[in-house]
Amino acid sequence: MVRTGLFLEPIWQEEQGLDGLHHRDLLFSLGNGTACELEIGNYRAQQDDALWILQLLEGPRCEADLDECLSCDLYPAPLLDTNAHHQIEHRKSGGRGPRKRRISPWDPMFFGKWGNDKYIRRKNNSRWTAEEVKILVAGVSEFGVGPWTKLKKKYFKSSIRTAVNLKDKWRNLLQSYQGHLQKKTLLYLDPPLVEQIRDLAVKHPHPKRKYK
DNA sequence: TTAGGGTTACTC
DNA sequence: GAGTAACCCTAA
Repeated sequence: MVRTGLFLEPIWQEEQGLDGLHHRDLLFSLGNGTACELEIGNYRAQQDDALWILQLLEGPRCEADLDECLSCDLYPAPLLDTNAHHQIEHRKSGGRGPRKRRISPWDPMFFGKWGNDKYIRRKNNSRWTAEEVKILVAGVSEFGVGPWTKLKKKYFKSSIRTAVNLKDKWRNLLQSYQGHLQKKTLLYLDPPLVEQIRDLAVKHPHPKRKYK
């Protein structure tokens, strides 16, 4: 993830819109002769992106080298490549490697040299370890299936795993281990742990379909 | 915030 | 191509 020559320089701009209301726009220069505009407000899905940029700009570095930001801990979540340990030799077959996601036009990357590429790497791409599964199982034992946010706060507080990740992983575990038919799984789990998953699957059956 | 369908990258 | 696993998307 190496990109050079991109600098973010914040320029706040107050403007009166056609609706008579004042809008606060944020422009930032990319240092390569181009400028991007980021309107604050009237966005939803891209809020994380906007917050990231704002945090960047209002942090200690008003003019920040993007490369440096991407490679340091200034804001680790959305852009760092956390896939490194995914490529270790112990990796088994199946599963996924680096994955891509649609790039948001709000994302500064959109204006970079990947501008023509609609995709960039996804956030985590990190495979679950047996140890993580063990912790997840412990969490489900305590909280049951559903309160993933509580589980996240208690057991995965400093982890990259989100509540949704936990939910998805549990669903995958059930798909792999529910019932007595042993499917081919790519992550080896100790038999007692597998038994525990099966017990919990019985104790906390997966909720019924929400729709359809 | 959560459930569940969908998508995608990967291995066999 | 099938199966797996991680992540995305969105209704509720």
